[in-house]
Amino acid sequence: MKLTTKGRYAVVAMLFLERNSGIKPVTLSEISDSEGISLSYLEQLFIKLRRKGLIKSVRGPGGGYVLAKPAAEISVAAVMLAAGEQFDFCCQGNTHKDGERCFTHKLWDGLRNVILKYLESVRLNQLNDPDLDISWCVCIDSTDKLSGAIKDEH
Amino acid sequence: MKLTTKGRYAVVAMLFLERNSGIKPVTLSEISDSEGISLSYLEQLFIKLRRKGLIKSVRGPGGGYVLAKPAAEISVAAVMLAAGEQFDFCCQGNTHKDGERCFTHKLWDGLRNVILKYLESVRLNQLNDPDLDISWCVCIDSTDKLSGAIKDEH
DNA sequence: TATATACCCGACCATTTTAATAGGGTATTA
DNA sequence: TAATACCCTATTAAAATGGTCGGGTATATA
Repeated sequence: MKLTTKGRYAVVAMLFLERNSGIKPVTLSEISDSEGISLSYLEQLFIKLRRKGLIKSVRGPGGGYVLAKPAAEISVAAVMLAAGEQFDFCCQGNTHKDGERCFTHKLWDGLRNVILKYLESVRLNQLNDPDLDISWCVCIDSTDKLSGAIKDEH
Repeated sequence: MKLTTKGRYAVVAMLFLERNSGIKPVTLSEISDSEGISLSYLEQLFIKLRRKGLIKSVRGPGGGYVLAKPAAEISVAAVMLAAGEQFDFCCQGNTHKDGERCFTHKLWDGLRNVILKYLESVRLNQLNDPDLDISWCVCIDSTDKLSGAIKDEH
């Protein structure tokens, strides 16, 4: 069970954007230099983030990217899903034998819920605050469903 | 973010072991035939499970494997960790530039906690019960640490 | 004791996935 | 009008995974 760099780079880049949100938009070159992520790779990533409405682009000289909304309104889950990180654990691409029950289906489904709920509860502004403790998990019961935006991705 | 077959096969095989726990031990051939998992691959897997004390082997004709303890005492987390499934999301193999703070470290660490806590809360006997709802997550606060066995794996 | 059954073990290979590159564009503003 | 910066597709190299292969060793029954 591993994270792909897609999701990790997306979070790292978004955090950089927040920390450097000043007068000028942040260019991809700056992020590439600071975080050691390939420029072309960043470009591919930022297209997705922009299309999901998480960032805004400013073209022309002096242009770059800025967050589209306050960091407190952007969850880690939203960033990772926008980047294309997958969270499907059950029966990946495999079909079951005719009508056979999948004993583990509910397990993986529950796992996905738990993960997304946690990532949804953490916002970008929390990560740039070294003193904040985010090692906990919110309570979840079966009636406490995921938010619409995240559920739609499924 | 994906599961490897290691973890999934381990859970599937352990469940099969539980469902077919009768007079005779279960042979790997039976599991291989029923679940469509390569025999050699199962052998490699079961060595690990045995060494972690989750199953017991019976050699000779009529031999096979049985659960080493009641299914209610075996968590999914224990099975997956025994199988070698990894749960490290932070800085995988990458070192940071000198002394630089890792802003996302706590995030991935918290994610790991949440995942393991959930998998630890689900026991094998629950999975073979179709009516049980396991899509919830137990409450976790910072003082509620992981059990020793699982923590040691880290 | 012989032999069938079943577990044990290390090395190896093929496929898939991922991470990253390359290169050619288009829009915008100083 | 030229520099800057974003946009897009196709391709490739490396890593990880999933699985095979062949040769063992232990045990229990006949």
